[in-house]
Amino acid sequence: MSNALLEDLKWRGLVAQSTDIKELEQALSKPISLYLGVDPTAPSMHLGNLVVFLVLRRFQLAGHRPIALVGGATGLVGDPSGKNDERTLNEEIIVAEWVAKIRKQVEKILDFKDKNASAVLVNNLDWTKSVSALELLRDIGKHFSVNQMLAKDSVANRLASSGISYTEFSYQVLQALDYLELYRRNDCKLQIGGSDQWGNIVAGLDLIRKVEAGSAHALTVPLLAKSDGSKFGKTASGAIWLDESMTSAYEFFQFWLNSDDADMPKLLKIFSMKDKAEIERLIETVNTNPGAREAHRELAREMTTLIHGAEMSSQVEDAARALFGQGEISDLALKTLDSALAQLPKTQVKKGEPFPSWVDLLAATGVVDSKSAARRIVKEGGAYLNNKKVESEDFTPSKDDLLHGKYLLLRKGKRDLAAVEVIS
RNA sequence: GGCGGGUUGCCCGAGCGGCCAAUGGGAGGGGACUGUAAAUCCCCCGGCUCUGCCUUCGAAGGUUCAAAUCCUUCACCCGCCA
Repeated sequence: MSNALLEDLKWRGLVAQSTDIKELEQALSKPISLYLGVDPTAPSMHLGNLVVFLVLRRFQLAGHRPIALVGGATGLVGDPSGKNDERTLNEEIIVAEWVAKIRKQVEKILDFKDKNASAVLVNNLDWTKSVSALELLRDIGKHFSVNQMLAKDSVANRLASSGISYTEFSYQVLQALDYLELYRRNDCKLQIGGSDQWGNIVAGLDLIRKVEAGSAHALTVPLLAKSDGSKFGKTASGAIWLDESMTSAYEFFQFWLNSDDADMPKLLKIFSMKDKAEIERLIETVNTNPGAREAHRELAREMTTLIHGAEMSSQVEDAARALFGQGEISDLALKTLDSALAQLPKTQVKKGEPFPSWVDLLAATGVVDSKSAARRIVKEGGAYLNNKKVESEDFTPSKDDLLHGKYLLLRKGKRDLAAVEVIS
């Protein structure tokens, strides 16, 4: 017996570990409820989180009911998995804010209106906050063997290095409690997560077996690495976030467009909801006509549309096309320029006031970190004004340089753009 | 508790009184080549009011004309012995 969904997930390289695969196939032969948790450790999710949430979405599209758990409680404690050091705890209010933001992001990824398998969103703080320390110790703690807890990779690694606090040590108990809770109230039979979550998920399975004599399943998704082995989803400036204020829609689109060719097969399989045949066709285009970057573009569109909406997606694509176009930048219509530059980091200069120097402008827009860096980049011939190289350090733009009397387009290197806007 | 070793720039890691903003590697950035890719080659890589000045070598004091380098105290880590 096989299952189309599982087959597809395997083909995409999205299965790391699972409990008995035959039983899982069996269970998935009819619609089930499954859950995925994310802890609010930042104001936004990033691409790493997205991967697993897209797997949840794939389950939903296959007719299963997804439960997205935001860890308002576990986020207060800190998961030791994959962490070398104890984390500093965040304030409750902060975590609550992050929960709200992440909630909004989850709503973009899952369908909450699906008639048959509408998604559910829960916060583990709801059932955790009222549990007293004594209840936890007597009712839940009794089912945990410290020996087993110590043997978990996440704990063992920490014991071997920097040590672990009782707080983080207890994390797996809380996550296990979540699974039990969802098993009871939502008949949740499967938990998915990143492969670093295996230990925590299994802790939940054990608890369910002991308390409810029930059987549930686990499935983990591999943690991603790029083709060169480096960590995926990061750029020099840091992680790629889903929150527009942290990673602009423009940057988000560009991330996909600039991905390494060698990573495209992997990226398409992991992120795209397109079917196997279409993905294979796109991979083929990378081999036959890499310069066209059709696969990059398709994926950039699909992802940007998912996270930032169709309108924004085409807007940033148009912006990129205009800014990287072959034509004279000064030939662009004001309207095109307006919307294109809206996507870029910007600095403003008051009308009538003298322009800051070239170096000051570069630094002010943030394309370089400091004036020293600005000077360096100018000296190296990597600074451009309106797509023309400017190599003189003591150059100061004038109003003759303004595009439509309003903008300056600054560029560092090949693709790092920023704008200066004259305001009245 | 005793003895010994360590803490250096984004990371790893040299330096062990002046020639040190500090060798080397990685990451990162610019240029060339290309496709807003990869690989390769060249260059750069603390900040500033930039032929000079300022801030950095776990923290705070001290010795000295001069300290990342010596001394004292403190903090943390790692070995060996209890």
